[in-house]
Amino acid sequence: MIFCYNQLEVCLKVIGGKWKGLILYHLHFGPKRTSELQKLVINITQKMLIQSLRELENDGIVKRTTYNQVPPKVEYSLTELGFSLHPILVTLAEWGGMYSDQLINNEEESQNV
Amino acid sequence: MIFCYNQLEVCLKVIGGKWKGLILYHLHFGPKRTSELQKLVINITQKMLIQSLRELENDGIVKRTTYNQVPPKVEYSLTELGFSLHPILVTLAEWGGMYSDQLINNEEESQNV
DNA sequence: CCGTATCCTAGCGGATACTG
DNA sequence: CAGTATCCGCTAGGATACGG
Repeated sequence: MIFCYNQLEVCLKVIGGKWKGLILYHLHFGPKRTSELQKLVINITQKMLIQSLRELENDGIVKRTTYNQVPPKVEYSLTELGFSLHPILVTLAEWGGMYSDQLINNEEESQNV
Repeated sequence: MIFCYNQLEVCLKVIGGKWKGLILYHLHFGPKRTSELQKLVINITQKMLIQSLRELENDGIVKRTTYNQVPPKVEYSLTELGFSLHPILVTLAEWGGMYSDQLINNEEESQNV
């Protein structure tokens, strides 16, 4: 059953961290090259981008495809497992949005009082 | 709009970390005293328990009730916002379980090949 | 029983410079 | 263009001891 040991932790390990969610979000719309991702994921450094992608690759969430050509070209895409993560990410983001809204409302209330 | 800026990060900030999910899980079944929680959440240190509870309290997820008596008694319970988190945690844990199963199957496959 | 303070460590996340 | 190496600060998480 659910919550035996710590499946929650397993999931958080995979999608946790500062950038992975964002990367997965962008990959959901199709394969992306490294440089494309770096433009899409605002403010990410190359190190964190590559590092995150490596971890996601090892976890079986993204797939890395190399084209042997000059200049080099590499594309990242979601695996089936990666796509299965999308609804979860959306749910999390929705809650985050709802939560942020609530904070704002509460502030307004306390100002009115 | 979903995924504007980083609502995902907001959510992960609240439920992320090693213990918060577990704590919230146990609180879902009703208010708990500090010492009860420490027994339920296996291996958590007192520091991390209190620290996690404080953060959840500041985020409006749990409510802390003190009873003025000797010996002191404190109870923690979920707020409405806290309860709204439960389906999300379940989804995350389900995915974690599915993911773990998949890992096992893949290992078996690669052994058969 | 409940909570705080202190000290310590590993790793995340980041800036920068460098290879092929 | 893609990726690696190095150096560094910060903080999450943990062990332990103490106070009300």
